[in-house]
Amino acid sequence: MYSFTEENYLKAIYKLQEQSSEAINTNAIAISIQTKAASVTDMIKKLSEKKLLEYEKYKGVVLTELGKKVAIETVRKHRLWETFLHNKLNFTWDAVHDIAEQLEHIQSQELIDKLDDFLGFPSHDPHGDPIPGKNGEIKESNFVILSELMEGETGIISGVVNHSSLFLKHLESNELILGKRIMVEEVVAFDNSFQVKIEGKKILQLSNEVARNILVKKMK
Amino acid sequence: MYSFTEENYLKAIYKLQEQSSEAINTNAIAISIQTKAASVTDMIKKLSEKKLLEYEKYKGVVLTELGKKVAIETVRKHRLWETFLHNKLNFTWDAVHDIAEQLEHIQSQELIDKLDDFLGFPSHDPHGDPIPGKNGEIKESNFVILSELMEGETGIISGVVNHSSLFLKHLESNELILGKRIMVEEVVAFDNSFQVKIEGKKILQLSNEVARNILVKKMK
DNA sequence: AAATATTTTTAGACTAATCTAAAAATTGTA
DNA sequence: TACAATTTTTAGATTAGTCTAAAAATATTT
Repeated sequence: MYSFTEENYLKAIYKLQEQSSEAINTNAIAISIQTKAASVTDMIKKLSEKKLLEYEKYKGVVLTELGKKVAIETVRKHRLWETFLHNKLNFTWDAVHDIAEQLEHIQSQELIDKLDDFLGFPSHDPHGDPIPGKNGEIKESNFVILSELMEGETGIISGVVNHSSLFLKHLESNELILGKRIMVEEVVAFDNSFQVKIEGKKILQLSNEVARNILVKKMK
Repeated sequence: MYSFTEENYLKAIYKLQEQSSEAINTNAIAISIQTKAASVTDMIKKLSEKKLLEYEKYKGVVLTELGKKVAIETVRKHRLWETFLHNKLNFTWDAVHDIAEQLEHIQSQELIDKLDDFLGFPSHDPHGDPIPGKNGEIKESNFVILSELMEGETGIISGVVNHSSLFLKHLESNELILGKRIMVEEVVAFDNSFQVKIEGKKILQLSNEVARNILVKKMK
């Protein structure tokens, strides 16, 4: 229905819209999609003609309901494929993104529905991001960042804020893996770093920077 | 590495080469790939420059070792994805081909290796076609066509000769499904049709046309 | 072997997506 | 408010893949 490129533009604009609430300007799209502003202008004209977004010269763009729907469908596909790669094929946390960028453009509604079923209708992908449902609904997640936990509190590692490959690799090499139970032993007043215990055995020292980028499900 | 289109041309030429032993001519490729002869001429020039095939004007083409390697890798990906779709996602026999046509172009060696592992290193896809190994080796299969069985002989349904959606749907609606045991009760002399018994219960009458297009593994 | 039919190639054009360089509009600042 | 800086758009070119129509080569028939 929509091309590889069109889907990528819509997804990028959708993600920018999630953060800003104002119309998205050309340069922001160009940076996010790693292309030139002139190319973006061309493409948004085309998307505007197809009623996927509203565009006024020099004023930036806003997705229409249709554009948003297509974007959310693409996000849904991306996150389901990431979950497949991680849960079924044992790809590491940091390796799934690039492959899912390709897989998300496969055209088949039936494929996505069956994949969703096969994975057990997961609510979140391996990075802790919510997976939109078949009708585009997105569940609120009750994850908090690790640095919000008090001394003595426990959480289950459920996702990340920073998605960079560097950060994800760092986590994995320290056994900070999805699903692991983590307990805050001490918050060091001096630098706000965290001393934590992972699933009974390992004790680790985490910088505040790291603690601010890990999502946990808080245990009562 | 190679584009979607390049891979499709190489795969098509490879399949034509499997049948003919002579150089493959432009028109045959055009028909197989559903395009025009002029487009084929353009593309084979390009593939020839990239050393993927040998081309002499008006004489047709022959794949080089490199071209053959790329073609076999694409076939391997296609058949592994078909197996995934059928075995894991429960797609019917006739639905897997079109989706695999898209999935076969996803670029990631690691993905294919992990998928192969996940599927248990299958030797054949759901149509009974052999899945090339990681190094391009293709196992001989000892399947025979159903119409070669004598009265009283038994086989396991293992694949098809005709891959058309029409034929595959016909088989499925008659419970002629991969893995089922089939026994020849009678070969009707008049029209060479087959009376068969499927896995203990159903008795079916199969035309010779149908019997010639089902592959079975013969039981001793 | 000449005439005819078929196949293949060339020439030139088209679309989607991209780019660079320059022009136009907007925003920020003195 | 006017000048400078930044952002955005336009104009024109490029690449991959495709097409039609015509020309050239090959194959077939008489």
